[in-house]
Amino acid sequence: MEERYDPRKVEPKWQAYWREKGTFKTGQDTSREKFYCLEMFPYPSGKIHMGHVRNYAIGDVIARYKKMQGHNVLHPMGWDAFGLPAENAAIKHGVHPSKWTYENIGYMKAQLDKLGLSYDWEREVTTCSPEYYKWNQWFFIKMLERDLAYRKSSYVNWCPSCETVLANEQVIDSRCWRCDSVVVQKELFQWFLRITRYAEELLSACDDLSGWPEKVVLMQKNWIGKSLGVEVDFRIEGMDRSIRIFTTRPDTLYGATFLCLSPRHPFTDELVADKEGLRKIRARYGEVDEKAGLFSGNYCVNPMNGEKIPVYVANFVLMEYGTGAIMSVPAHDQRDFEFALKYGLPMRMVIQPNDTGAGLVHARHSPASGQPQGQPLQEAYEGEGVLVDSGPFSELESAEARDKIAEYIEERGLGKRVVNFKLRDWGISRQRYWGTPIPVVYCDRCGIKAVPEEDLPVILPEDVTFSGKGGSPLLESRSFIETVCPACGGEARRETDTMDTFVDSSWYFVRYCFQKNDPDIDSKLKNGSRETGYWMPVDQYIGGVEHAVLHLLYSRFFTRVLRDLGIIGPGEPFLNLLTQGMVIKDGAKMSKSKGNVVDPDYLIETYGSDTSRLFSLFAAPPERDLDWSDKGVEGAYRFLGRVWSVIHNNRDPLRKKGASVIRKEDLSDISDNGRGLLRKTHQTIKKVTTDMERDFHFNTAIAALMELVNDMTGFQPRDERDPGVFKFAVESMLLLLSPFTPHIAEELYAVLGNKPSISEQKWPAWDEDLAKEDEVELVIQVNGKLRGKMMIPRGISDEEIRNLSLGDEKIRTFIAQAEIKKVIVVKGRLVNIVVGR
RNA sequence: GCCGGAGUGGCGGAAUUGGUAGACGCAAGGGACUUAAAAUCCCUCGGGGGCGACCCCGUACCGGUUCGAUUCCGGUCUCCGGCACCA
Repeated sequence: MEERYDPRKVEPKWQAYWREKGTFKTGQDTSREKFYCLEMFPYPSGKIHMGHVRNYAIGDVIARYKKMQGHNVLHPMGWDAFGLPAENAAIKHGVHPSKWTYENIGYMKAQLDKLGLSYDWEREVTTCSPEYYKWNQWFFIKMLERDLAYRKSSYVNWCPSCETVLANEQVIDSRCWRCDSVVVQKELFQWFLRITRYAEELLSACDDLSGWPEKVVLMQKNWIGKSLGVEVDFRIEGMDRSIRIFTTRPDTLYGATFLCLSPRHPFTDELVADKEGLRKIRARYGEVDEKAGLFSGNYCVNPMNGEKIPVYVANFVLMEYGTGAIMSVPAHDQRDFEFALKYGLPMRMVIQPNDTGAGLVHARHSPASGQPQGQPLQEAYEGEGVLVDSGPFSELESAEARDKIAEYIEERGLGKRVVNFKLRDWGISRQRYWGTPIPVVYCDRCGIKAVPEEDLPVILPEDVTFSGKGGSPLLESRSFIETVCPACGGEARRETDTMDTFVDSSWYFVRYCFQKNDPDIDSKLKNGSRETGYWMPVDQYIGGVEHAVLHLLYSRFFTRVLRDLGIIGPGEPFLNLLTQGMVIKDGAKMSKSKGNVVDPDYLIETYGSDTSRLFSLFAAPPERDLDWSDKGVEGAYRFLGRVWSVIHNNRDPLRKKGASVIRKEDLSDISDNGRGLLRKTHQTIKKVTTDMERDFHFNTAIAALMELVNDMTGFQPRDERDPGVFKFAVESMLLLLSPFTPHIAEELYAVLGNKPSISEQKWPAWDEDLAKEDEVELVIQVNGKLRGKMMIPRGISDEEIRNLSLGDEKIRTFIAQAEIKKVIVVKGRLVNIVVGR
């Protein structure tokens, strides 16, 4: 007789309803406060995985919750559709990347729909479509005009067998991830975006990212890596030129005993006679295991003390940071120390620790000879202290000396103060096919020319062959390469490199502000528009922490460029960021290679998407890793089954027309029974609402709903008002549950005789008085230990609490024959009687 | 090495401002219903002691502050994440 919960019947029905009614279509509506809720879009790899389910369930709860709270919610979805896997599939299975990608999109879109996600698909973005990537090209040209895009020669990871550049992530133990060949460093011309122009702003604006996890902000700060220092010129002996070094420790200048050049420093060819030695040291550039050096045969003069010091070429000195040359102070820098030890170079102590570390005091070195007196150093002293053997700066505190010496250097024209960042310009050239063509042409007469705006997009040709030999198929496509120069009209060649796919994802959230087929997109996107003005920035962004620097930093950069182009207002794209944890099973991240994946299709088939969503939201708070448990999924399913039956078992009384709202004035004639459930209901509304507001603590919100349902199952109507209370409890519960498990909520809401849709209802409100307990449990402690409990009426005075607890029989046995020193009362909750013996 | 974060039952996790440690769920054990099983429902469930009312111990470890510490402070250990020759 009783109808059983069957998600396979319920879920498709409501998915169709939402689709047909356009429940989640979004428009501009200035009467409501906007809320832009965004989850990181997926790469269409073929199928969604549990990480997606979790990510999108979290986003969907937020979007639905905000909608019920009266916000005008933008909740879009799209596809990060360019990238290497499509090209690999083409090589392996002979299917065109485009076909492969669009088929995957079709399948995954159906999967997302089966999860009941509240997306407005009319704003869908697919980055591999010309309508989308033409904007990558347009932005690129604008950046070229502003000198934010430029071409330079640089070293890249190169796989000689695949004939392609590899990202750092694709180099595993110095080998190609695909063919296992040893990766070499190759110098290539590459296109770069000048993100470093925004380094200072990207860093200082970090302090305004109060809606981001601190951890992510910190990672961004470290990645940008600002440091203040001084550049100093060291004249090369016997030559009319200088080597410019960078240091953050000008206070140690007197301790410099040699100088090191990067193997890639432009002076090395000229300074080093030993070409074979130079070749060897260059091959060891960037090697982490061991420091290696080569004496250049030349000397420099320390501008501070006129001392002659040898110049080395050292493999650990990076050309990409500072000036590519350093002064070496082995006594105060551990790397220099190790190098000096290996090559027998002198060390000189010029900073004395303030708190006289005993061993260090003896490690004085004579400035004249550079020879040690006393014990040899065990390690470099990198801390602060007092300067010694530093000419006129001796006896200064190191912090002060940094300033004074920097000033001295600037006054004498020996160098200048500079700011350095670790952040490098973003190399976007990829020698690959499946990406946005970089819109430039090469003309023998006119040089490098941007493709004119009106000729965009430069379409990625589809008629290419995938040999699998490596190298971009575009190199073989004459119809693509051969073009005319926009300046002189003569023969010219197209750039065959494509853009890093991170370009695609750096601004996709701006595109969502418009309808997919907006006819005026051209003028709107170029000139700024009502749409971007209304929707930007994203109010809540949700995704994996693995993008803490790359994607999130690139997006912050791009948004600022777009701001400076007048396209959007604010420079910060994401107001609030939620980084969800990984999905773990059997102690490891779910992955095919580990064989511990759970297939969302199977899960939805077996338990339904409501159960899948519920479990992934209940098992852990969103930002933490989620331990997958098949048994736990069954528990979630059982809970929904209980929700189903508590309503179906009381179907007739629940459908009866009648007031389900109990006002404070009605409380006098309500039974204890009804009062209890009413109170619990208001408490649950409060708890769920505050948990949502408190960093989206869905797990405890769901736990509260479970408690309410437990109370409802045991509820027996005894008097006239009880059915109304029960109905109120049921309705509130469904409303609160609907963002988590929307299908069953819709279905049961309709069973109660309501018109759909529950997702268009208002979020319930609680009444603080109705939520309050009449009686509270008083905890009685003696000397901080729990010794008794008693029920007391709400609102009782501290004095009464004191008397009640002192009078309690059990408590008296604990305080007998003891002196009461103090009684501490925590308002209405706890009393602690402090006694001496 | 540097910078973060975390350590709570058999397990996932609660405890909102320093105030009852273990909500909710899973697993386990017992019971009801059933010819039986599944499903469902009910009870027990940190450790130790006691016939019992109850008592002692317990939030990684050591110490401190406090009437009272999972929470604050100092130190130690372990695990996880990020960066890593950045001069």
